Amino acid sequence: MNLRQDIHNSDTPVVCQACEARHRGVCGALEPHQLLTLSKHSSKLTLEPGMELVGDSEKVDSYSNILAGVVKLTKMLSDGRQQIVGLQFAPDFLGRPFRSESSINAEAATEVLTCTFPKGVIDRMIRESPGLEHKLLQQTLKELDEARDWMVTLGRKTASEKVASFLLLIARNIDPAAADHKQATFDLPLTRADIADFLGLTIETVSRQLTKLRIDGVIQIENNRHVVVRDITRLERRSGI
Amino acid sequence: MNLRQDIHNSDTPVVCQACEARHRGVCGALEPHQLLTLSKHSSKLTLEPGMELVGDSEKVDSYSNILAGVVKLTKMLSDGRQQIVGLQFAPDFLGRPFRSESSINAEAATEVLTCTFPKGVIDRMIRESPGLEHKLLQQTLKELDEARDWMVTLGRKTASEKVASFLLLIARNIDPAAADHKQATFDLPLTRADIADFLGLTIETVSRQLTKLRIDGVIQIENNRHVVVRDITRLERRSGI
DNA sequence: CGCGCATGTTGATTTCGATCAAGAATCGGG
DNA sequence: CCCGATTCTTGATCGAAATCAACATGCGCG
Repeated sequence: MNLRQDIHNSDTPVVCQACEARHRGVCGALEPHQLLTLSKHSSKLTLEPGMELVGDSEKVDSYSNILAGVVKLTKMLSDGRQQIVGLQFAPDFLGRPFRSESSINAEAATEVLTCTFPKGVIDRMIRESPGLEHKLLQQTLKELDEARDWMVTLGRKTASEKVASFLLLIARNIDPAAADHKQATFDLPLTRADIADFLGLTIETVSRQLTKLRIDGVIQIENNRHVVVRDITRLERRSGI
Repeated sequence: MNLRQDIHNSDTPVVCQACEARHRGVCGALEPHQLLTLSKHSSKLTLEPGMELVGDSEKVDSYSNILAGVVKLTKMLSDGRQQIVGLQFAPDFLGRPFRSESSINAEAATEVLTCTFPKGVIDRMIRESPGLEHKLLQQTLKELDEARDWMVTLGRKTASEKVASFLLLIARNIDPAAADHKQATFDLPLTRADIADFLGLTIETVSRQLTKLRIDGVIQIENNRHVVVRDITRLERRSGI
């Protein structure tokens, strides 16, 4: 007897069977026949760092699941000052339902792999399946929580606390084992310029604070991008909680 | 013949008939019989400035519609530094679905009037009516957009641009006619200390920037709280768009 | 009405992070 | 492997906002 209904049942389209978005992403809310419809209209894309997924105030006609890599969401002032207002990791859903234009720019920070679908197909499924809308609400609430946490960092933390907070954020997303163990190892998905735009600082200040953390023995840095955190609690103590 | 189905039909509970939340708020998604159930469990509350609606990490067992006044959402670091991460105006919905604890503090900034219901009743209705979940998703997306706009202000604007941006935000929410006309008049719903916590500044800096705007003739201030903006476009030009 | 406390303003000084300015390390491509 | 371009680091100086301090104003209340 088959007590355990396997989530990878035979009705599931082949392209979806091994996909992370089916487990933790929005596709988990879809019926096999909906997945089939969707998979017929979906395409997997690979994007190099710097490539745009959603242009500022462009007409948005597609949604994506992020399958790998890191996407940065940015906003710009008219004189060119820029702020990163969110980072998205696999298996996040990327796109703004119910509105055809976006005031936000989405750009690959690393190499990014996406599963992309036309807006119309998803919008129709949202109307048909409350479960999908529920998943979207949950993801949106999660993003809102993250945005508000980050507002505290932007508004009230010092430069050194900001950099420590950023490293923790990345560690927890890229090396989830970090939460349990005392140490974490990862490649920074952002350049110093991106980190500065995320933290509301300049490149120089980011660099100086990273150097300080290195000299104080809190982190090790190899080849600019590779970071080892020996003792996460030390980093946490510097993040201003 | 009655072509126009009056939204204020006779099935609507008396307490809801004149309520703003039925038009622009979440209650607009409910059927008359649901409104009736809800109204039986709801109570109207008046809160004085400074009173808490949701305590940080307290168990949240109710939701509210804000019927009048301004509510501030705050977060604090362990050493007492505080950041306001959102302002809510009528007819916003206040509460965090799907989670019993909140890491946020909600406090009346002005005198506030709410319509408050037990969490369980709403949670059940969310499961029953996709329309309600849809409204919640829309409000959450709106709050996310606002949070991200504010992140740019916190991270990349100067003190003087921050204060101008704040005045515009208030003008647009308290005196919506402001959008059309060139001028706006309103009472500031926040103290200088609150404004500072919203902008990531100190009280003194907020005060100085307000004085500067006053001396430059962009605004007039009476009794500390009452503000007149003669020419909104001048304020916009100082807000760093 | 005026007393006392909250709240807000203004001034002097300090400090943190920005800006300006060289260099150093790293990476990709022939 | 070396060259040039990018990206990153480090140092010197500057400036905006914080801090420290004193005073002013408005407001509730006896």
